[in-house]
Amino acid sequence: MNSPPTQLLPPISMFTTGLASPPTTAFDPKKAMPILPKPYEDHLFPYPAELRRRSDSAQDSQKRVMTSEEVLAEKRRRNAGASARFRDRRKQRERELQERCQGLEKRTQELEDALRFVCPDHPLLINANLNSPSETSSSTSSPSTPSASVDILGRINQLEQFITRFRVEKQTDAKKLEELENENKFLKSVLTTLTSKNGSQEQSAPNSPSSDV
DNA sequence: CGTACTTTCGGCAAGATCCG
DNA sequence: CGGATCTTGCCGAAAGTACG
Repeated sequence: MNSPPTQLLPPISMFTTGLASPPTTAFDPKKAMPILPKPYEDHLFPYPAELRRRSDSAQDSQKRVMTSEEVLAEKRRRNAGASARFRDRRKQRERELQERCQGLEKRTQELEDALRFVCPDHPLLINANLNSPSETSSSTSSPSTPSASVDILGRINQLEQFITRFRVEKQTDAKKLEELENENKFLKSVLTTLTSKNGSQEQSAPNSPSSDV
């Protein structure tokens, strides 16, 4: 493009770490940035409106003596700073998204493991196995591989878990059975009482209504 | 080592957005 | 509404890399 030569522009050191001039062979911006923080680095990230307006008023005195070329250069310099801030924010967003993505992948793996433990044949796990290269490789490997022994150990754990679960369910069912037997016993005794009562009442009054519970 | 290609960085310009 | 800043695309320069 028709970019003016950089040497004609005012230095932009107030916005950057000295990258206005082309980097030398020894200069590494990535390493230099933490050492020489940019003036806008405390923003993180929105540029405060107070600072915007403050810079306006701070410049009013200068504007009167600045030539149009200087005003233009100043504008370019500010825009360069804004661009740098924008790129920083974009990089930060990208980093955060990457970290979040990694965290979510880790969490997904944990949940899949948990689900596999409880319900090995869940359809979601089939899809997960298809999507996960490590899972497919372990499932297609021969039984003699280390991953196969890991699978067997996992299956043993699953079976033990089922045994424990069924034991608990068995205890619960036994308890319920006992409660039902008690209730049945009680109802039988009530019925017996009523029956004997009715029997004695029928002898005295055969047409009286009976409670058929 | 020279060359072609890619990547990274930063400035510029134009339009969008914000705010007093 | 006007000015300051943000966002975005484009571009050039420098560094990095692959290859003959």
